[in-house]
Amino acid sequence: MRCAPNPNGPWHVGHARMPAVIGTYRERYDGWFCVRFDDTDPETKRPDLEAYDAILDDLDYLGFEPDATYKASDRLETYYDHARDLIEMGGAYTCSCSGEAFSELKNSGEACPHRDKESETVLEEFEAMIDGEYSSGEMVLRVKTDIEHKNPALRDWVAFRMIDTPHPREEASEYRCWPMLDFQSGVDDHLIEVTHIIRGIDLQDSAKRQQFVYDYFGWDYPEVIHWGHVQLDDYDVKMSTSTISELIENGELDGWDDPRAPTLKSLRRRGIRGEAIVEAMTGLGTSTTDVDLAMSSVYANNRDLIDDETDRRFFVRDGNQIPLAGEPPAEAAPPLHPNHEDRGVREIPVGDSVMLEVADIPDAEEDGDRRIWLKGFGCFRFDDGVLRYTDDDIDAVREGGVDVVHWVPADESVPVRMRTIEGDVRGHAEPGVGDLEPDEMVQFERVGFARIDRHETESDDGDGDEETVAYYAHP
RNA sequence: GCUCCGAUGGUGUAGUCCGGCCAAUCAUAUUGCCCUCUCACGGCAAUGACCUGGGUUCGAAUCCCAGUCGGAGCACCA
Repeated sequence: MRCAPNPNGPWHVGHARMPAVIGTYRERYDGWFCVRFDDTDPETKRPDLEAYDAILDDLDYLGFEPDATYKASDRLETYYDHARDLIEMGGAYTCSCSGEAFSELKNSGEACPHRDKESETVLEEFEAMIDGEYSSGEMVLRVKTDIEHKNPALRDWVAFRMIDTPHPREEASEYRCWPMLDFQSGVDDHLIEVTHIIRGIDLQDSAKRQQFVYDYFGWDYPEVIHWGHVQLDDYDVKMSTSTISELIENGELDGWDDPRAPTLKSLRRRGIRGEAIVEAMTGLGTSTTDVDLAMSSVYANNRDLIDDETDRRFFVRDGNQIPLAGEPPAEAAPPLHPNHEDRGVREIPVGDSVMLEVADIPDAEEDGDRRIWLKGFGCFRFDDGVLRYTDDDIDAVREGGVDVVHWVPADESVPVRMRTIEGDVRGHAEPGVGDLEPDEMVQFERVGFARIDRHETESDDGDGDEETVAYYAHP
């Protein structure tokens, strides 16, 4: 099987579907798959030189290594050779009709005057195309199909055209005569011995077009499956390479790994494993209808993968500082993981005030007993803006009525900027978070999973304040 | 306009080829309960779907026809 990307940028989440499915099939059926960059349009779909490696990198993130990698722009001579053979068989002709003129003839099922040229003439003109003697739009090579075919989309389609703009790859920059996808891909699929093709419904007619070439050469066409488009919920940004690219260009996104971008680089930075994406993608199947991928299913898969090994921490978003009263212990010691006491505890020095999330502060208007349990620490009653230690034991929680909340010490907490799909959230995390290694995953209790990205020193005011940057993964 | 394709709960999917074992599977989501010093993990339960109308048949999610809705192609893009 093959994955045939157009190297015009790093992959968005939807691109993961192809490698996810064919990679999984490869494992299941002891198959083979390659990546073939179909980079045969140096102009309107101009390849981005960095995208080749970016895509292979994304593939690696998903957990796959292709058995082979090709670039169509390395294989022009092969396509030329096959075109020559086709011409000799009378299966193609050079045509200098304008696009509009041909389109009109085609739609009325009429052949153009170039169709009946001698193959010697065609060959000569095609060699001239290869030599770059025409400029863009002057001459094309058409495959002779059936000019009266009931589906107008299949009538005498273009196989090669002239492009004046040089290909960005130096190795291919001298070529001016470029094959169209249907010719290039059709020939390659046979030569590379692809047995099964999966492609989008936008290419539904490709197999039928290419069948004409296969018939001329006497080849058997691979099995084809067409699938619909994938959409993601949860994102404001449209899943389209060009849209994302524009947003990055004009500064609305920080880059391909901005958490607000629906890209693989972004998911990776948020600490979501490639495997979680692959599972969600294979679960979509291969139906021809358009499908909506719920990000929650990616998250559920990821949670399954990381929950057990991810330690717990406290992180208070937009906290309010509240003084403590009474005689609470000087230190709290909640476990790193509730299901793994052997991993030990986090020792959190408390000080004389804490920060709580606004939503967790007991409402003075209500008639409750206004007690809350600071998780891993103890029970307090909220009164007159002060949390007074009650010395109740945990039975107070078990009996009900006392909520357990997360908190951080006001003095020794670590400022955190957490980047999410919806934008940045600021707050404070417990002291130990400042010492975590970048790339480590944490679960901020009652908030969600996040990946520690880096520890920054704010240089603006020069006071050396540290800020930890985390990327939010999911609940 | 011409030509293709498709339609199962909020989402995805199994079942459709070869009609009965389907008052429809599994996952996710949502809700509730249990567990729990997390709104995590785990356990239990509930909610919720065969596009519509005809036809064939003892019997239709499954076969046929029509309609509706949705998608795609008719590029010198991929």
